[in-house]
Amino acid sequence: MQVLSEQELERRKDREELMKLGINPYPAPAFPINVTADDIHRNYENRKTDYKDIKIAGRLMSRRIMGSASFGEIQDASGRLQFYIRRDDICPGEDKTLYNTVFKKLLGIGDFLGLKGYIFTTQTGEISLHVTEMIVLSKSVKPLPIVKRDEEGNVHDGFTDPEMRYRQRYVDLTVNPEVKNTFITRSKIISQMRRYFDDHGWLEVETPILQAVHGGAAARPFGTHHNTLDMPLFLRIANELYLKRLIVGGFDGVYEFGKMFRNEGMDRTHNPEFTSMEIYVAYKDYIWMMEMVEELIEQVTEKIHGKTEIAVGDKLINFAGPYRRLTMYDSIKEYAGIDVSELDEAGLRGVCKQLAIEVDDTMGRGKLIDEIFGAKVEANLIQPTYITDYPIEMTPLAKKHRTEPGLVERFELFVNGKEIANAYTELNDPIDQRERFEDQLKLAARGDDEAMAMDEDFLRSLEYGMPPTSGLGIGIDRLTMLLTNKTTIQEVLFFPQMRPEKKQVEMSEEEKGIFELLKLESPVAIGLLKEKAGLSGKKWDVAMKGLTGKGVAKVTKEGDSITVSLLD
RNA sequence: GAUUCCGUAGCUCAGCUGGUAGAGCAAUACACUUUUAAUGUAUGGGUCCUGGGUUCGAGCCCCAGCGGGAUCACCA
Repeated sequence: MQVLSEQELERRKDREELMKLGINPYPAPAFPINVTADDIHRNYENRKTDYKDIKIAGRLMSRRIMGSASFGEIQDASGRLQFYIRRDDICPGEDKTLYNTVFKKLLGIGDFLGLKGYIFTTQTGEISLHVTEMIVLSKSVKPLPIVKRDEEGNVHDGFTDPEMRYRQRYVDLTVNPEVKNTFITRSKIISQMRRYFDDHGWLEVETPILQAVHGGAAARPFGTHHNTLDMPLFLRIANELYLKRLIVGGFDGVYEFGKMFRNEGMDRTHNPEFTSMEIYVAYKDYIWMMEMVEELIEQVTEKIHGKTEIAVGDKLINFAGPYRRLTMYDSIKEYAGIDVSELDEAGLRGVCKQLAIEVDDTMGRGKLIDEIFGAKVEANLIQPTYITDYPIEMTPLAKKHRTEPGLVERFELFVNGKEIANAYTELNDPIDQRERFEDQLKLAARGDDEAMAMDEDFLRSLEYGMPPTSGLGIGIDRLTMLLTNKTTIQEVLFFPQMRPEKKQVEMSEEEKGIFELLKLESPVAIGLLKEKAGLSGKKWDVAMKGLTGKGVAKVTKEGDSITVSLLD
């Protein structure tokens, strides 16, 4: 069914030709390398004698052929290296096939090669590999987009279409080296965080992704079904309630990096699956947690960038702690000029109307305050800022504030106008927790589809007793966006969710009929096939032209016999 | 979900007022032993996203659909 371009056919032919010459384009033996491109560029000048006998492997990314000598570039995981290859070096005898035929004609950009030789500096000063031996490691049969860079670093013919970059991330990573760096940074962020937590003696754990009750957050879940148990299961929208069970069980500190799944909208800051890091530490409160987060983020930023002040878009953001702390009410007072602390639900509705904020009847007091905050405050929080002390109605898992009635001990960390972390002094009174869940059920009854579900087993665990605990969640994708200066979540996910690529090749009824017949027998004599198909002459003709045109079937004429065969 | 822009060769993109589809790179062939966005000459390569419509004639105009981008809304 695959319709191949001229260039793809050409490369398949080259693959065959290599085999005919006795060269396996996909050899089994390992090709042990002893150096990387980056190593050579960094160290050759100082330790020239170490680079007399090197082996390097990677993709052929450019070629400049000039008669019996050529230049090219090979790209390994660390970068690119120019090589110089001369006919009489790799073909010392009479037979010049390896250079004239294999290198010049049968290889192409994108092929993997193993090269042996020594490093030298060209007349123009470029550190290069003088090739003495060349081995084909893997033939590429699909042409790679060629991205060129000139001396000023300008990119020509860039591979920039976001759709193709995300759908074919492997190509993106191959031809756009800076993309690789984003993901290396992402990995470093996670490993630095992990190191920080491990150094404090906290335990990395794994909790269920398939959950019978999707608790711990307010979001629509993905549902699935377990056959043996014959029961519905949900992909987790949060892991909070399981991590707390582990604190109940006696661990002092537990953390988990993991995927969460929310069946909601997709845009530049939301993907259906995303990565969060949640940590719970016993005998701590949210004040302690704020200090911990400051230290954590400051250290991670320092390790990644070597400094704490970094550019995000057109802004400079300083991740060195301590961060500004502002209560939810004070922030609304500051940015909207309104004191909402004493207002009841009706009063808040009045404020929303005055500020032209859309609300609906399902919204309770907490939700209304959150709407005002979202509309008036959030975007102003550029430098790292803690917003603290949220209304109790919007936070059913956090402990009541130690001094302020109606509030809970919660903070969220905002940077560049976006929330990147959320933390509580955790609610550990089982009676209070049950009442909060019941309030959520009432909100659900009002039509709030984000209200949290009751989790009886979690309540039972609290009844046994949970020590005072502080918990934190950090959105790893959003933190990575900040630290890599990317504006969309797709840029920090290897494989962001996309719509299905394209519909199957559509066939008419007649074409389908012939296709089914061909699946039973192929190749088949054309007369027999036509008879079996039972179509009128015109319909037969149109259907056959359609099938051959789509590359589904092929008509072959040998002497007097004409046969039809199915193509892959 | 709304608005708006886009979909043309393997890649990046032109395409006039509606009149037989173009360039650069890549590919193929030839030349060339230190080039580097190598160069020179020649050649091949197209479902102009899909389906309708208007028209003597549609890549271009109209309608519908598919896919994507941006902005906004929603999503703690």
